[in-house]
Amino acid sequence: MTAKKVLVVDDELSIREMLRLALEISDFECVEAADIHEAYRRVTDDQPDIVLLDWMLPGGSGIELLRRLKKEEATKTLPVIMLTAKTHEDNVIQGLEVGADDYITKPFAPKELIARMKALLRRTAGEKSGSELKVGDLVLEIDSRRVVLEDKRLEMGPTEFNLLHFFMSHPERAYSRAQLLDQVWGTNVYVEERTVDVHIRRLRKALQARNAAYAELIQTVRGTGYRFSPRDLVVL
Amino acid sequence: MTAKKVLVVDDELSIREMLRLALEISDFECVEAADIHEAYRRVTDDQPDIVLLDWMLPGGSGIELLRRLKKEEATKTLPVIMLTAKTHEDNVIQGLEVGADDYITKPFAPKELIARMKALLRRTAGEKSGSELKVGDLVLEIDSRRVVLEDKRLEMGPTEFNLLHFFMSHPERAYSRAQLLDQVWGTNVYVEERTVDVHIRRLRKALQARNAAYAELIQTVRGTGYRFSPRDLVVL
DNA sequence: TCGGCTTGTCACAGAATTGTCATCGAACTG
DNA sequence: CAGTTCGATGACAATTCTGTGACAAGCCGA
Repeated sequence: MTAKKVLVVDDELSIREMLRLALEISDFECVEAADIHEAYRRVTDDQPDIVLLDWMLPGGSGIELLRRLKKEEATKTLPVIMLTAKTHEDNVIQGLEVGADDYITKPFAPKELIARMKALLRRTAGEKSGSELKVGDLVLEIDSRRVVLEDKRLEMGPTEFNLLHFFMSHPERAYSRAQLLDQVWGTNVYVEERTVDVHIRRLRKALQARNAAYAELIQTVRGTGYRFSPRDLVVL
Repeated sequence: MTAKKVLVVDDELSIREMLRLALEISDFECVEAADIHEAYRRVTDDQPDIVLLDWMLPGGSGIELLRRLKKEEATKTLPVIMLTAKTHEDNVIQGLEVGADDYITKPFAPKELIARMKALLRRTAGEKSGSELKVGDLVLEIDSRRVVLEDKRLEMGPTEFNLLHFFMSHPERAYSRAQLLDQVWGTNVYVEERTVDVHIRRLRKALQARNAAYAELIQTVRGTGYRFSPRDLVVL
């Protein structure tokens, strides 16, 4: 496996140096940023595999960056470990609710940090998105956010795209409306569960553009939710 | 969405009670075990969604259980949070390396624990292994909530599915109607016991789709209740 | 600021599921 | 064998769940 790239976001030079040392010993590649804006740029430029994010940063709290990362589609799944000197657990909770994947309070043992990073990377292994998802004649172009069915482009809203994206990454599996809201809309947004139904309908409608049979890709699992099932599709 | 089931493994009664309270407030269903063996049994019987595992346990260290869980295919992806009074970080590291998904040291704030649990469940949502239960030609696809018998899909309602799910996880054992109501319908719902009969009938009917003999998978235990007994099935 | 697109919610109609009953037959008791 | 108890079954009405069209509010680029 190639070395994982770590983005360290902290304004204290001494901490960054300590981390760099620890990370390099453990075979991680290390990229650093001292403030929010630099951090954001590095995320897009360097495409790290994991982010270590300090709570206190010049130019805005680290949690703002976290919120931003978790909001955008491209960075939503990027693992983030928050670092902080504050021990008040409300911070921890807030961080975790916004979407931090782990939380460590300073001072911490470098070995523990490394262990947590490895645990986190192990969990998220094998998830990164290729640039295209294909199921039969249905192609999801992730980067350009386009959907092509039988060589013809399908029109659909952003939410429908995200929904289809999620479904195509997890086929043949039933999801509850709550799970879909979590996965597609993101956590801590309050939306009615029935809203999912409506978007399912919109997605089905979009899929029907070529052939009504394609609507059956999205199946209703009564009492549970919905399922994307290419297996059942009999295309002509 | 149905409540997530949490298995709490700790030998201290006071801790278990504290956790039970905290968990139920946060809408988790709570199952408890005081030692390794009970814990292991509960993992297979109750199929929790997440495990809170104390480090120190009678009958063997919690890490043994962790190792065992992470070794077996069926439980490999079950999220585990280790709890411990020991602060020595080597424990943390050892725990994380064996495969714990998170680690919290006592004393901890219940809110933080809950937040970590939610973060963990969010990460692992929709990823647990494509588990299925097989009994001869009868396959229960748990993730997709489908039932396949002799390669043909069976149609049945949600309750029948849950019932069959429970039966297939606990074969060759007789359950009273009250027990079935508890396990399948969930506690604190008041339903007539006779209702179970009706659903048993519906399930049998569904199983007959291919061959009448399959109805005998569900046996009546007069005076007691019902039993799922693949052992007695003579398929042609 | 003005349209066009998206979104989240509702209300209503149509389906599917569920819990109960009444009845019938089988099994058990003595 | 008659009397009881217990389970199977079909029917049914209430309840729950989904599909769908409509709509107002929000967002964004022009």
